[in-house]
Amino acid sequence: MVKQFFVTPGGNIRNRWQEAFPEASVVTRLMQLPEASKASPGVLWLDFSAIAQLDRVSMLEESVGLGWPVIVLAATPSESEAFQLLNIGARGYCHVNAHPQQLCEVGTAVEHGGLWMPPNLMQRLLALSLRVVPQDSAVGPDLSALTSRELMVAREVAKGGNNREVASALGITERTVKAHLSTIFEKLEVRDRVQLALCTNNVSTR
Amino acid sequence: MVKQFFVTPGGNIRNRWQEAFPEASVVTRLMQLPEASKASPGVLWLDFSAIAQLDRVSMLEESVGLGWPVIVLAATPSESEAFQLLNIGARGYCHVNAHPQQLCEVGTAVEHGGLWMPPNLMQRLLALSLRVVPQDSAVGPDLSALTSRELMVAREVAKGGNNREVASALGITERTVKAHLSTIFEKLEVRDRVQLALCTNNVSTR
DNA sequence: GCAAAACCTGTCCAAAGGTACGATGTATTT
DNA sequence: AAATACATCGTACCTTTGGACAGGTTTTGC
Repeated sequence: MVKQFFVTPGGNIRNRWQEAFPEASVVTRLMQLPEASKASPGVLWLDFSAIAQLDRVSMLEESVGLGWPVIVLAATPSESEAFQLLNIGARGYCHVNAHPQQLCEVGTAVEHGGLWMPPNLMQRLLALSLRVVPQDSAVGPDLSALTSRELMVAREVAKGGNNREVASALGITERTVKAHLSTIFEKLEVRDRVQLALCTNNVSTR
Repeated sequence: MVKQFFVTPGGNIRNRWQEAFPEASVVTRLMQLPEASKASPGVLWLDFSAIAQLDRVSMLEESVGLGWPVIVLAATPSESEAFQLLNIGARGYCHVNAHPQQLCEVGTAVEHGGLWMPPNLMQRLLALSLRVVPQDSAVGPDLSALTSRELMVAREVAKGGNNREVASALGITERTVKAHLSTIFEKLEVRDRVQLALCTNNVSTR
């Protein structure tokens, strides 16, 4: 059976942990992990809310070095911290006060080789991956077909501006913005400003 | 108990699947999924090796729409395909001929809310996250605030669809689409569909 | 120089988008 | 039983958008 180890310097056992994993062990230092169990599979939970800011990264690195999957319990989860820690080797990241039910989910997912983090962070991580990896091979729009002024209009629209704002930004009237847009739509073969915003964005971030 | 559904147009059941999940169901189309079981939890496995290239993305999108976690079985796994599909909503990605033991791991990790992909891809994904997010903040939109239906509408809009198309795609009226959109705008604090499309797609351009 | 393209603007109009009242029904929670 | 969240749809009203038609000026290239 897979054993759960909670590492928390203060030694404070949270009720939620015991509720989620009645069989779990709690230690205050990594050293205290029983040598005997190092051979069998296990999962390490690091209580970051009880670990000094400065020690966190090194402790995580040390934990990962043991060979077990590591889950970080954060007091105030943040995107940047999550990505940093997962990159170091953590395989789970959730709130230290998560419900026992959720802790079980996280533990199960991670001990089977999965990666677990809050849904919004998961969403974000995957969105980021797309920006770095070349998009689908479908040819992007040929922005070179646009004139310099049309390009400016397209850029403003790609930032989410409406006609009035684009006009103001470029010092022209709304009517002229419309004229440019009509040309742009035709050249790029898109239907409206939404599709323009989408296709120009995919290209610029490639 | 969580039920496993394998979707493979050819109807060819792989031995490995049955070995991993003796209780699994195999269907050739999404439509064939028993209505009765749609209420209980389940996991969808998409056999991409048996799905035409052109249908893959749309079928994945449709599968994700059902609300169950989706795992893609790829004939020739690639990094770019993995990231693209996971971004669309898949929660697992592995080789169609993976060992039954591994299939179990993947299934378990995913059904408990985890993300599973081959270790080398996992490593790469996490490495990328750091490269892209050197500076924190720039917090993306909190998509978790949206209901499932609102998410579907947002996704359609993010693909460039107008109200009529979104309504058709979701089988509701334009009026309802507008209702959902009004809520979405308020929740995500955006003004119109253009900004919605932008903020859900590329989270941190600009 | 002259034609072509690019740039700018006007009015009018139909379609699409978005909001403000509203309403109903279902499921879940308290 | 009441309250709450969610999803759905209706009418009315206003705004935004995009195109049609009709012009102007400036810049560019042969």
